[in-house]
This record gives sequence, C-alpha cells and structure tokens, in this order.
Amino acid sequence: MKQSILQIVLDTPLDSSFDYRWQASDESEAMPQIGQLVQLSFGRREVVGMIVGISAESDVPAEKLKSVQAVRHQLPPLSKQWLALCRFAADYYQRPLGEVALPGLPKNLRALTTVALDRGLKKLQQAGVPHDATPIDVAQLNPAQQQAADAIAGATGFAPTLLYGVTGSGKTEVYLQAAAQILAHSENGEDNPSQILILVPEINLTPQLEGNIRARFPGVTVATLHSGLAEGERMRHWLAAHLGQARIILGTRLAVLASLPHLKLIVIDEEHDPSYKQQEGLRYSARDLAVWRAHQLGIPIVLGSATPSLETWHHTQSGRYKKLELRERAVRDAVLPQVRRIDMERDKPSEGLTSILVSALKQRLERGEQSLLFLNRRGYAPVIACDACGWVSNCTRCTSFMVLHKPEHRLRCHHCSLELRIPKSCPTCGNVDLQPLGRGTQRLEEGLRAMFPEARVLRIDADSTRRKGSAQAAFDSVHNGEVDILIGTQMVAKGHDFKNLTLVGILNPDTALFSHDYRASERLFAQLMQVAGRAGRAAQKEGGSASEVLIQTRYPQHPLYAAVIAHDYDRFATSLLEERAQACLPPYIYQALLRAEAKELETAIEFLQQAAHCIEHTGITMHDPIPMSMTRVANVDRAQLLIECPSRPGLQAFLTDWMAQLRQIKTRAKWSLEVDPVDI
DNA sequence: AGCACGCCGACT
DNA sequence: GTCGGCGTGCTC
Repeated sequence: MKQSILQIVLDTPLDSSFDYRWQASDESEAMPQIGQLVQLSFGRREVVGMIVGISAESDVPAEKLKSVQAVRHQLPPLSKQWLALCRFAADYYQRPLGEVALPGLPKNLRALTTVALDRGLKKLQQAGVPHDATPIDVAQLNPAQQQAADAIAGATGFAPTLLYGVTGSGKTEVYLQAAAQILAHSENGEDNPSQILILVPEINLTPQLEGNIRARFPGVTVATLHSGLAEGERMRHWLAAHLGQARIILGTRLAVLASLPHLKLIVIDEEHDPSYKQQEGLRYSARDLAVWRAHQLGIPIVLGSATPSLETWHHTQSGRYKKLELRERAVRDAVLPQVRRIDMERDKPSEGLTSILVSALKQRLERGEQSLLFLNRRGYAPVIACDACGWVSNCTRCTSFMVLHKPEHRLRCHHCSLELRIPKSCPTCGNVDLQPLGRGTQRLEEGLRAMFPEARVLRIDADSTRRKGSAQAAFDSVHNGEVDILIGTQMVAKGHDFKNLTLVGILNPDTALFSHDYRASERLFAQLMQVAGRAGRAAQKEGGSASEVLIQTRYPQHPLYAAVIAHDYDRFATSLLEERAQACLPPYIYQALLRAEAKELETAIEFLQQAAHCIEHTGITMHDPIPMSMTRVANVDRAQLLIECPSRPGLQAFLTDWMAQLRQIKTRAKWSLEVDPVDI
C-alpha cells in the first residue's frame, strides 16, 4: 500500500509544520502533492491545512503521528513558486508559513465540506473562456504614453519601472496598453495565455477602472479580488486566477498573494499609497511583495505614481528601477491647476475661511462651477472645553479627546468608538458654557450654509456615508451637478474625477508639517498633490474659471508648499532623501518595531526591556522602550521598541534569532513584531 | 489561536 | 455542594 509522511502547515500562530501519516485508501488513489489541501484532526479540532513537504520518515515519535483524513484532489495544487512567495513573506515578516498561505484562500476551500468546492469547479468548467478574443486598442495615446507602454511591454526579465506622471497624465492608459501588448503576444505564441496583475489602493474608489478594463478587453476574463467580495464571488474569482482562466486580475493589496500561474506583468497603481501596507495580522507591504514576486518570476513590474514613495524614488536614483516620465496631462488643453498659498496670519479666517478663499468660492458659484473644500478632520470640533475650569473632553478609555458630533448630539472617541451624550454643563465645575475648540467638517458645513444660503453644500466623510451605498450616491450627486460646494475628508482625495470642479480649497494642512512621524511630510505632499489633482481634469471651458488650488496656511514659507506650488516633486523628494540620509532614516536604514500592550503600561514596558536584553545584538541599534504616542486605546496601554540595522540581511538574521528568544519570555503582555513599519 | 485541564470564589 | 474565573500547557 502507498504511504508517506506529509508536512502540513495550518493557520495557527505556531511556527512549525506538523507531520501526518498518509496512506492510500486503495491502489487507485493518487499520491498527494505539495501545495494540496488536506483535511485532518489537529488537537481536538478538525481543520484544513496545506501540504508543504512529503517524505518517507518523520522525527516525530510514531505514537504521536496521526493520519490525514482526506486529500483534496479536486483543487489543482498551489504551485511551488506560489509557496516560495508565501515562504518568503513568512520569513521576512517573521510569521508562521501557515498564517501566510492559508488565510488568503477562499473560505469555501478551507471549509470542512467540499460541496462548494465540487460545485465551484464545475461552474468554471461550464463557464469556459473565449480564447480567440484579441485585445483591441481603442485609446489614442500620446507619444510619451506610447513610448512608456512599449518600454514596459518590451522589457525582458525582471524590469522594475517607475511610471512617474502627474494626476491626469494618463498612467492608466499606459498600463492597459502594455497589458494589451503582453496579452496579444501570448495569443500569438504557443505559450500559456498570460496573466496580468493590477493592484489598486482601494477598489471602491476606482469603479471606473474595472469598467474601463472590461470595455477595453472584451472577451477576456477579468477577475477582481478585494475584501468586499461575497464568499461565492471571492471563490469564483480566486479560482479563475488559480486555474489560469482570468487573464487580468484587478485587486487590492491582498491580491498580491493570489495564485497566478501564468503571471507576466504586475502593475501597482498609486504605488506610494499607504493602503498597500497591511496594518494588522501579517503586516506586509503589498508593493514590496509584488516586487519580490516579479523578481522571482523574471517579469516586468510597473509602479505608477505622481508622488512616488521615497523608497521607490531612491531605487530610481540608484538605477535599480528604471524611471519613465509622463510630463503632460493626457486630456488636451487640460492644464495643471494653479496652486496658491493664503497666509492665514495676514488674511484672518472667519468660519475657517479666509476672505480670498470666500471670494474664490463666490466666483465659482456665480459661474455655476463646483468647489471642493478639503478638511481632513471629521466631526464638528475635535474637542470641547470649559472656559471656567479648563476641563476638556478627554476619552476615559484612551489618550485622546472625545470629538464633538453636533448633528448626532454626541461626543465620540474616534479610537475606541465610545459615545456619550453632550454634557449640558461642565462635569467638574458645572459651568454651562462649554466651548467647541477647532473645526471639523460638520462645523465647516454649518458655517458655509450660513455664508452661502443659496449654495448646495454637501459633506462627504465617514460619518455622512455610514449607510451602505450612500458614499456612491453622494459622489453621483456631485457628478450630476447637484452640488456646488463639496466638503470632504481624505475620502474625496482619491480617484474621483470631477469634470466641473475648478476650485480646491485646502484647510488646515499645517499639523503634518511638525509631526513626530518623519514620513508625515512625504504623505502630506502626496495628499496635497492628489487633492489638487481633483481640479482641472477637464479642459478649461470658454469663459470658465482657470482651475485653482488655494492652500490656507500659517507657514506659507514652508518648502513643502513651495514644492507643491511648483509641482516639483523631483526636488522635494530629492531634498527629503538627503535629510533621510543625514538622519540615518529609511530607506538608508532598515527598521523593525516590537510592540507590546497590556492593561498596565508597566507590564508592556517590562516585556520590552526583557526583549532588549535577552540577546546579544552586534550591528543592531536597539532603542529604548517607549510608550506609544497615543499610549492608551480602549483601556489598553501600548509601548514599543524600535530596532535598526544598516543591512537588510543583517536585520533579518537578527530578527529570526530574536523571535526565538522572545517566544521564551513569560509575560502577560500581548506583543507583535512589525518589519518595515510605516507609522512610528 | 483554540481547547483542555486545574484549582479557588459566590451562587441556585 | 456546583458554576465559572483565567493561569498553564499542548497541538504532529
């Protein structure tokens, strides 16, 4: 009888594989293969795991070995290359392989019954995919776009390329043209049909991209992968990718771990976007994993952005990545908006708006054009305070203020979602005159309605779009011209293309200039460029206003604003990189962050102190454990320990040893390690 | 992580 | 007398 030992990984925090016995139920049963799913009992539970190795013998005592219950032969095994990707991610981010490989699979595949699996496969076989559909080229590209597309599609081997172009310069057309060339090429050759992975920051913000792709590639199967899919859909799309039937896979960061057996090109749109970083569980950078994957397969990868991450910029300077630039906006006669600073010290704002901005708004109203006011702070006021005794609305569970939400008559903590009714009087001295301090989108809305009673004002933020579908409805009403002045948080900064928008007012961006997070200015620049890009996407109308971006600031001399005005990312990025080099910050140094949390801050700090001393660390800079800047969230205290190393392999080697030591420490603190942290 | 076992406090 | 708190230990 055929039999062997299978090494299985499971979705548990245990950092090892588990050996199981397998024997054929009869002579006809096929041998198990690496990459197949198996059902087995683990402890007292029934679970599904994945075969990552097969051998004749095991080091585990024979009496401990159990037999697998069933091998899932219905699903073609995950490839060696896919497993290698998971193994790399697991090693790099210091997590167990099973925690990387299994959670990304559709739930139905990991379910204990195989009914859904049997049915879902069937469906795909019935669906079939037309293979004779040749992609058609409908868009008219300008020479720079065509050149870029040719360079990308014509590259051989691992070819990382930054596609650098301002908002509206037509990067999407370049991706699609390159994709078309690669797909057409595989149609003509004997190769397997190619697959193309396109990553976007948030799929909900780019619904038109999916439509564009489907229109451009009729007859080509397009799969989408993101967290918003229903289980059945997720299963179908994942399988279409895994079986090689989907040729274009459009997805968010999680799609970087999809099984794509014929992958020939990766595109990362808006590569600088923070949402490519997973912020819980396996804290991976989808951008970095995508680059590794392209390298592994020896295929081109395109990183597109108007404001590239400094890491990527650094790679173009060192020559590791190639840089292709689109200098002009793709729509003819559309020009970059004029950006101006308004000095708030000279033009004192009333209701948060300077007189210059108010008259600019008036002008747009008179001409029937739209304006956008960007204020990245929701609620009415970030805090309320008592003038008499100095009481402020602190959250009782967090190191933060309770935010005043006036329409809802509530104080709300944005970190633990604690809600209170607005107190009628000061809780400490009884004073009835509690004052809102500062201004959020709700207060701005109130002020604008009073100032422009005839204008149609719409606020779009997380509070106004809580109900499902309401965000889409809100954006639709802007597109349909039912809104004169749009107020928005970062929700409105991305993706949306407002044709009739000629004025963008940016309120209160200054806080990021003096943040302790050294990445804040890089992010602010990207965000300002992105918001500014909402204006002037269409050509200026006859007799219409030129597109204009007005930044209200107390620091008009700050070099960041000068760079935004000049639309000069090059110089700004280059000077930021110089600062980073001098201060020994990423990308010139590699970092990891050990975080700990506990009911008592002392417990967390104590653990970190033990962690700092449990191992020798030559070549590693170990900083002191410190409480996080927002120490307490939901009654849990948090602290962190930063470590740095000038070499990536050096850091990796250290982390592996360190993790083994950390697991030995007995503590009541919960802890986790983050490699390449972005929020410090 | 689950899920068990195990040993001390307030309840029908 | 039991239900249940969460400390400790194991999972091939």
